[in-house]
Amino acid sequence: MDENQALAAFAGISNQTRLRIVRFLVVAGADGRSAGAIGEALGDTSPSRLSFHLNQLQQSGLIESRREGRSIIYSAILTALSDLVAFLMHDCCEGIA
Amino acid sequence: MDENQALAAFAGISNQTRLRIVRFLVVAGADGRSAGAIGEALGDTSPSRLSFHLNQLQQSGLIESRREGRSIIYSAILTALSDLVAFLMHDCCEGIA
DNA sequence: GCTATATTTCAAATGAACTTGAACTGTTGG
DNA sequence: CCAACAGTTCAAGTTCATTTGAAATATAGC
Repeated sequence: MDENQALAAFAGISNQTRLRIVRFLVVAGADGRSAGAIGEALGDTSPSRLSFHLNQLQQSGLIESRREGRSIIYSAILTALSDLVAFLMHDCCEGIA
Repeated sequence: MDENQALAAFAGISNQTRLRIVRFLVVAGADGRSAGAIGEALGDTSPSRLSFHLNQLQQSGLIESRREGRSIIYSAILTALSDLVAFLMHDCCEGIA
């Protein structure tokens, strides 16, 4: 993970809605959850707003999607998250933290 | 570390200039470095621009400052960084990553 | 006190991110 | 084929972040 990927990932989870999406998808596991299910879990959000944030997270490399019938299923990319933890520990914090 | 603190910290390091400042200060250690030294290390930055980012990082709880003569010395708050790593691993990623 | 150094603060301008609502695309079942 | 459902896309507006340059503050040494 290089600096740019780390910056994109940090920008991804520096927004409340997006951080909550990521947490929800991590809990959901490999099966993932449909956009609709994510919206329901988060509560107060419109379809287009949700779609915007899902797209942001996908751009930043933290989640991925697949179509399943009428739904689009999103899931967390766990390796990206573990790479981010590793970056924060080694490259950023010199293994001190 | 609660969600808001994590969000502030992620926003702090989601900017290239600020991520580099944090990395530089972590390497610098407990002694810290003056604003001037930080500006020199980063290269292309104006005093006011640097001051803006240093202030952002301070607001987000990742660095602290003290005056020493004419200089202001900044240093990384290592516990904040380790708390952030812990947040990413436990609260966000369920210890999976 | 005066001048130079180190840094911050402020206001204005720019640019990026986010929200909103309407229109659009793809998929299913009748 | 058509209606309903699940999501996305687009354009417009709003809000928030960042840069810029000038002016202000604090300290040190003469």
